[in-house]
Amino acid sequence: MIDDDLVFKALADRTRRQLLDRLFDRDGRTLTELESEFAMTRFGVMRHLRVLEEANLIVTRRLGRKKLHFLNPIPIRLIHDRWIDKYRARRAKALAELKRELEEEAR
Amino acid sequence: MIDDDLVFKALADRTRRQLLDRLFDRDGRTLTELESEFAMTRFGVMRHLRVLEEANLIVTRRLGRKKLHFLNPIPIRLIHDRWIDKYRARRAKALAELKRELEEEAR
DNA sequence: ATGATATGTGACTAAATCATCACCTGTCAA
DNA sequence: TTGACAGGTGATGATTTAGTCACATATCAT
Repeated sequence: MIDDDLVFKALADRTRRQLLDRLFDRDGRTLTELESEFAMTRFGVMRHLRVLEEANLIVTRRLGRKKLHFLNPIPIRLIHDRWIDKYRARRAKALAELKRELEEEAR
Repeated sequence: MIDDDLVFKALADRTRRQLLDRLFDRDGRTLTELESEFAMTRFGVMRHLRVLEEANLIVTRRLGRKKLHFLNPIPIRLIHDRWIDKYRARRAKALAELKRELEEEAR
């Protein structure tokens, strides 16, 4: 079950978005591995991971004393579908790509 | 310019998401029109609209003493692109559709 | 077995956020 | 021109949230 409020509240924090970035880059990381990349205590990172898990943005699997974290793309897709219909999708995609190109050019 | 933090903070509030829903349903509404659909004071709704506008999730156009509000799909598209690559997009889309079908069936 | 490793919990403080209020400015229609 | 309408501002109180801490449990390697 996907709860709107949990998903969006989870995404509202910068640290949690960065955690998703890390997992997008490579899945299956442990808490300790993730924690080492942040200037925050382990407890802070753990709390954030828990919020992400409760929002179903990540799923976990235990492996011995380790806990592996994986990105779940479904809630993100649902956000997209909520406010972008088929017509808009094409236009939004084209504009987003244009935006990226312009920003690359500006460097 | 699109600021991550503004976008996600804007989306974190349920009222603001409902405002986007209204505009997704039909663009070009005025403040007064939107306000009448919420159990909140006009000031509250106005404040939320302002947050959405600052996050670039809506764009506005003045027409006399009226201010028309339009949905901007680009930030939503960028959220999608941030955590869903081409491979995942197909899978996430299929799963999201499956999820919707199952929920319809459950009725 | 035992020390090191990996993850987990409840309580506390500081900071951010929501909703409301009284009051203000600009535009329209007759 | 005048009254009604549409939108706008800054300050305030109540609620929520982020980050930290001391302390706890479970698993591994030797």
